[in-house]
Amino acid sequence: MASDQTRSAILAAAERLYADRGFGDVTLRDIVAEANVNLAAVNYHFGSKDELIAELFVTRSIQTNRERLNELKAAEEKGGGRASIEDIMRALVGPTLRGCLGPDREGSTAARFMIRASIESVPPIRRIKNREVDHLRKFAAAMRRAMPGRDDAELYWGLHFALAMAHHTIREKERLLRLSEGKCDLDDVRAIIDRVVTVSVMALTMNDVPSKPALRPVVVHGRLTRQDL
Amino acid sequence: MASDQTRSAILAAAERLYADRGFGDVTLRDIVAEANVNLAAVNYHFGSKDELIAELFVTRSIQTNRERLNELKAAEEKGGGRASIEDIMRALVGPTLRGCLGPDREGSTAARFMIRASIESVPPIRRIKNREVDHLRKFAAAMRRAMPGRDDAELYWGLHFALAMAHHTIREKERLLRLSEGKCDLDDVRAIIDRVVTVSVMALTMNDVPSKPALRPVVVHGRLTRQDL
DNA sequence: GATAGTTTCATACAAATGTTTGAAAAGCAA
DNA sequence: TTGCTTTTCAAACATTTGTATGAAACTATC
Repeated sequence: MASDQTRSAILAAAERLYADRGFGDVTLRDIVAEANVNLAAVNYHFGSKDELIAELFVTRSIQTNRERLNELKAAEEKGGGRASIEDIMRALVGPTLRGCLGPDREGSTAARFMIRASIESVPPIRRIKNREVDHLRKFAAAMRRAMPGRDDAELYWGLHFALAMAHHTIREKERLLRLSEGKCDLDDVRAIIDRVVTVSVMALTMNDVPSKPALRPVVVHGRLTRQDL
Repeated sequence: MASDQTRSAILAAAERLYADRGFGDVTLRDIVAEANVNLAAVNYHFGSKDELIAELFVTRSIQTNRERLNELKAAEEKGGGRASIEDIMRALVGPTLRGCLGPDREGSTAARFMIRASIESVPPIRRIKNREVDHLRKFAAAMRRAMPGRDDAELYWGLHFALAMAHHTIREKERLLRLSEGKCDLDDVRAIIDRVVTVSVMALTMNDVPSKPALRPVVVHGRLTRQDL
């Protein structure tokens, strides 16, 4: 069928344009011009502009989520059913960072598209992102198995901070590059993942804190003290 | 002059509407209706819609930045010219978190506006945010004084991660609340600041890493080992 | 090769939106 | 008041945008 051809052309053109110029700047007319198809084709094949954007985003999200879960499963098998907290963190932030960072950024339209999606936050994407919670729960469950007895809130904060560092690095990589005047190497993805994982595990294994009183900093006079888990 | 009155009414109405409904959903006609002024008044007083948004954002940014620098200066005076790394981190993330989180969120239109600005990232605001680097350099300088001899890149990564945790907590507080089923207390701002500062300082004082090889995780088998600075 | 279903196309539609205009109103100094 | 500037106002402008339409072209099945 030639119809699939048109569909694919639209998807590819849209992803490329959105990746390059952002959601706000790209109109349906831009997309159909890039794809060499008729204006009406978008509504015919996707129903609406928002549904086109949604399809682009879910496709890429599913890919990332699958990678994450594969890594998680591999880590669990390696550990005989129970993955280490470090491997779990690595499975959580690795795929995203590997997909969106690195020197070969120019080749990957998908990566640049996901970065845009992370920065601009347009309605159809926001709606989908809300479902991401279910996906994250699987990681929370794995973390609970890896750190039994640990307070649940601590687990969630650790998960949250890990995502914070990963996503913020993707979102603000230009700024960090400029701020550090190139001293932070944003191309060494392996090192960045190690760094994020290390800090995340540290945050998670910090000090065991009694449930009620607020977590108190364990740092005194710029010096670090801690008790093991 | 009644002109200032109109100006202020527009600013107040715009901030309220943007805070409540986001930038994408609010038109100039919505704003002038809320402010009870004429449609043309916006262009007369601000030149354009984008300049109105920009003015809103710079006003609030200046406030936050001033608070940050005040805290930083206080910390430096307290330490006799050299602030501790912990106090620096606190000055960096404290004002933002205090401004945007907490149970009295309903009262503060400004806070909700800044959260929106952090989530939606509209062009006029993006342009301004680029200038934020100069502001952050002051904190980098303070950090360098607090941790002399430390590798610059490590400093920037620490600064970057601190902002990551703070901003991501603001951006995704709804998701974290839902993910943790309320177990993470997003109202206890004091505790959140402590938590972010603690992890930030940990990340900064981690292990001293030789400059060339990539930072290697110091966590082995889910167990934490570290060497002091 | 006729027919039914699918896809493409040019064009039109309709609504929204930021901006401009030119006159009226208000403020203010002489 | 008079004359000037500043501000307000209703209305119109000019685009841009996503979407809908109906006919034409194409495809496949019988």
